Amino acid sequence: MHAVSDVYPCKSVRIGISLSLSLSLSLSLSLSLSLSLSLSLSLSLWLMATVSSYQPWKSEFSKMSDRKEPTSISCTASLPMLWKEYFRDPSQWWDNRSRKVHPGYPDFKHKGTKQCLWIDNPCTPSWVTAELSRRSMETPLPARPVICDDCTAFVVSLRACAKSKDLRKGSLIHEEILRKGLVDQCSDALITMYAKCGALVKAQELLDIHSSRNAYTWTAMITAYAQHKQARDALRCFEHMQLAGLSPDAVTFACVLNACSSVQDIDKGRKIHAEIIRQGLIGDDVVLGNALLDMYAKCGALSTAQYLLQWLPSRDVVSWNALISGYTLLGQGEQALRCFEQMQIEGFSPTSVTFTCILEACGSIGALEKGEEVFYEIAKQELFENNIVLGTATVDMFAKCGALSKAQQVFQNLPSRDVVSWNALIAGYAAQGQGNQALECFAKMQQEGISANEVTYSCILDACGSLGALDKGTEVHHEITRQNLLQTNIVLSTAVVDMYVKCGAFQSAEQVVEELPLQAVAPWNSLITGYARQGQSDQALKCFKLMIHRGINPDAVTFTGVLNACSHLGLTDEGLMHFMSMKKIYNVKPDIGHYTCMIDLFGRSGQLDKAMEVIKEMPPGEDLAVWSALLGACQKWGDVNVGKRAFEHSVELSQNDAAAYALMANIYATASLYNDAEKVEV
DNA sequence: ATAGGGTTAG
Repeated sequence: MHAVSDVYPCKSVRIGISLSLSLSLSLSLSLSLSLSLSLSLSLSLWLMATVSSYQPWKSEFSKMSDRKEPTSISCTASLPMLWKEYFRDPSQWWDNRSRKVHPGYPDFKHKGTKQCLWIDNPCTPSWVTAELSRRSMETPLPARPVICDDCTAFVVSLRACAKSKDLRKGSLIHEEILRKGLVDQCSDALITMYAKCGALVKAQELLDIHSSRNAYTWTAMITAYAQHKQARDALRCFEHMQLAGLSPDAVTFACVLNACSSVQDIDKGRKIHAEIIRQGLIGDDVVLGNALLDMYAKCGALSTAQYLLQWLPSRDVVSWNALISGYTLLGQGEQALRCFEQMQIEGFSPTSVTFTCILEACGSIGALEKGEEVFYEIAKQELFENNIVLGTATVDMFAKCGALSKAQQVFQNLPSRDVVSWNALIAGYAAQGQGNQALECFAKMQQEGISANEVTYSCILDACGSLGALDKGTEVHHEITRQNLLQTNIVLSTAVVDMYVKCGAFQSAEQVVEELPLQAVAPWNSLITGYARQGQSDQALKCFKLMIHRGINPDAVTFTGVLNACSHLGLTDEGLMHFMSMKKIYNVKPDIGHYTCMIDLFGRSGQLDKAMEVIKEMPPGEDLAVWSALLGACQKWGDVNVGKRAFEHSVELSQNDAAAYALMANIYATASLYNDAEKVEV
């Protein structure tokens, strides 16, 4: 209710004012707050009608001031207020006089509310005229005499190209503009067109040459960078904009916040937040508030996001969606579901976006029942029509919950499918170990003429690996190479290596790793742990040395493989050396798995006292498994002394560890210490 | 032609 009856009509009213200049701010605000829904709506509709027929450059002002109702009221009521606001703090207003190419173009525009002022407005009261004259502003600067029709036509066409993302046509217009020598007048429209069509280099080039003085143009550039996953460039562009002396407004800030979330730069985001508060922009802009909330949510600061949701002056369903998506992104599906309930209690109806997020949340925590419930609701509201994203999210939810027949069923009933929908299904089959089903889907997808992408290949390689389908896997690898996909995609590269490893084709795996254009640890890990798993420990260590030689930094996974290999080969000293270097040289924090490896390593050679030294360094907490492993080793070697201490630690950490009691009793018994054994068993 | 540039999702 809140969103529909309050926020949006209010927004329409505001737009109406800035365009028509004909209603008073105070009047319209109080109207939108106090009137009923239908009245606000009809008011804004009326305003829109007025706006569309209103053409200030045809000197409509005189006609309007002659009218009786309701414009005559607002004309006298609103202007003085706006001028008062302008005189109070001119820095809150854009001064557009130097860019004025037409009398209809406003002389001043408020940075936050977008309200406009014309110096030569006939309704302007005399005290304002006096004040203007005192400030030597009694006449507007002469409009730039370039009211050239060519220019106008070009700008209009460029805008159309921008809207339809027609880069080809836009470039042709650019050529035409160059021929006529009108680039200077059209540069802003050109930059915006290139930016919107994704021709970022071209847009930036023109921006550099023409050093635009237009904040809208800069914002278009920033947005284009952010939308093309070049958030760093977006932020850099924002810096340049400020260095050029242009002030960002609410829209600019919203775009920049978007860029901050892409690069997870919460500090930058906080600074922007402070600036937004300083400029008082939050109050009347839901979108800006939502962008802010989304930034905190995407950067993982969910408590701040939650707090914002509570205190934002205006919020809508998008605010809730941003919060829910944040929880989902962080894997906190339960929290996401809780928000979903809460938003409905507060009277917001979920949208397709809400449902999409919630489905993902259900999939991530395996909440099949809730997911199914949401699915029926979506079907009931007929939201699956023309919404591939929502359909795919449903398939994905069922697949992630392991309900593959259900996933298949939904998939078949989708009104349309794309590569992502297919991927959801294929990934589901691959993850459940149903490799043949995955391959079957892959074939069907190609029959339907839909080309695979990196994600598809990655899933299919996974399926090939689990099936040991070397031929199919090799075929896919060659296709990937043909498409040059290994140049940029580490995940895919690792999938290729992993496929060869799982098929036991280690030579091919090694060859791929050696020839990869990207330096990354993951493909090497796949190879090393693969060798270690296969018992080919010497090969694992050989690869590790090669990798270090290539200057690639090992991570926690690498060392798990390496320590396992050392353990199997009985290389106690080398294992200890790697264990030390992982902390000291490579700054990798050992986890439980590494400690267990070390126990295993020393345990095999009977050096249980050394094993204990290693464990003692462990940070206290989750170390029960490690003490149990040590106790097991003690049983094997009949080491009563170390065993006793391992037993004490095990018991201390877990009061009822039956296995530990049994092991200890066994150790005593083996050492013929039957009295002690009996005591333990009691 | 007198605005233009913005938030949430597989």
